[in-house]
Amino acid sequence: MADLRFSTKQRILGAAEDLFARRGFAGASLRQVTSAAKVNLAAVNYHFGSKDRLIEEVFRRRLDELNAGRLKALKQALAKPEPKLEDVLAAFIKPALELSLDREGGSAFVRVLARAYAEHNERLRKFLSDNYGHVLKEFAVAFAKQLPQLGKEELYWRLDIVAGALTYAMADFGVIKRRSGQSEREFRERAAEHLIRFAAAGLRE
Amino acid sequence: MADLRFSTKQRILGAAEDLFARRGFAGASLRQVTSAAKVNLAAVNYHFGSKDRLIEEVFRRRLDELNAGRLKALKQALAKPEPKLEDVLAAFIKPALELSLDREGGSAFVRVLARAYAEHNERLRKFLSDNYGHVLKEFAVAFAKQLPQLGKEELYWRLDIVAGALTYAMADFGVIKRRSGQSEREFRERAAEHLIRFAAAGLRE
DNA sequence: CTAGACTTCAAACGATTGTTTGAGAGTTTT
DNA sequence: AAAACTCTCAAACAATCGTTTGAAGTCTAG
Repeated sequence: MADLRFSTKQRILGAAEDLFARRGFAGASLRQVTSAAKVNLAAVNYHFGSKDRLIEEVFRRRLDELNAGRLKALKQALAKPEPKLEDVLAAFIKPALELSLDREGGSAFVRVLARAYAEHNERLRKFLSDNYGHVLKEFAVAFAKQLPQLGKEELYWRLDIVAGALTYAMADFGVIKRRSGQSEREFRERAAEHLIRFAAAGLRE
Repeated sequence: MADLRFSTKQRILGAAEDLFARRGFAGASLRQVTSAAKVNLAAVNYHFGSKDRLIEEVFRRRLDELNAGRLKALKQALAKPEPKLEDVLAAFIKPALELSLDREGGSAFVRVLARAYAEHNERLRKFLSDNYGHVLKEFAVAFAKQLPQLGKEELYWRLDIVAGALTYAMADFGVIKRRSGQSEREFRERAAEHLIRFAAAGLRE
């Protein structure tokens, strides 16, 4: 950790991501973060303004890419002649699963995401909904088309639960080591299959 | 909150449960807890010794009953002529779901549980494994019998993921309001069915 | 080379944290 | 009625929290 080739800002983000994953947002202090990042304590407030804004930047750094990947995958899935529920789910899951299996901080971030879900933090929820709400909305539309038997309200809370359960599951995937003799690619593909089947069962009537 | 008919100890436990659910273990201070419970600040250390031990008692109060219910349900399920995977899952899920739909603090506790899963807290994990590990072990044996195609290692991490995802999902159920015209009992039964199908998909090969 | 902007630094700010103290009230036991 | 025990209380403890300050350092543009 705290690779000195990176800039102060990046080192702070990396250390914060790791510590937020391990101890939570309230549980990880700025002194622990700056110490792990090998930067001065005041650097956080200089570069980010406050701890809350640092938290937001930790999310933004990964979510911009993650949600772009999800939208691209969704577009491709919907371009198929007869897209299935499983295709929409794959578009949602695979980019996140890739992140969770990344060794360069991505796996820590997925655990941060899981925490955010569990936290139900008002300020954070608003930030996420403001910045990435449109992605969830596009997915919701696609899901609604696949699950016409569900009412709007019912669909929404089911998606919320499924997204939460998936996030939690993926947070754990980063920790799990694959079976020996199984390639990283194989492992990822099979994990994605499981999660998709898992989620489909939760969504279908 | 803080019903003065209850003892100091019970009021502290109730307030702590609620605040831990809403702000996390690190996020909720003892002053917030004692203030909500309408007791003196020093009462926590007098009755529980420390904040960590208070956290443990919050768990113990609910988990003793929850896990006893799970064990009893498991025994009944295994007494059937040909128990299925779904029966074992039901024994695990239904007592917890009942707790999550309870209005008297039970729903707050399930959210506390979800936090504990997301936290990955070492001290807490040890406490839970020390006190309730035997319950999970009995379920693991039952699951292993239902899923002989899975290796021991693979079964274990799958159970971990499924338990986590279920815990998260149930934490959300406490918040969801049932459809109008649907009785509490109906709602619970259908929710349990969904979760069981959901979990079965994650476990089966 | 120097002026000015950007970044880092040690030190301190007031507020809040978990915990301890010792006095006092209330209850039970002797 | 005295002694012993249980519980509550306000006050204080050192430690740590997020944040701010102003000086020192580093870099770049003129």
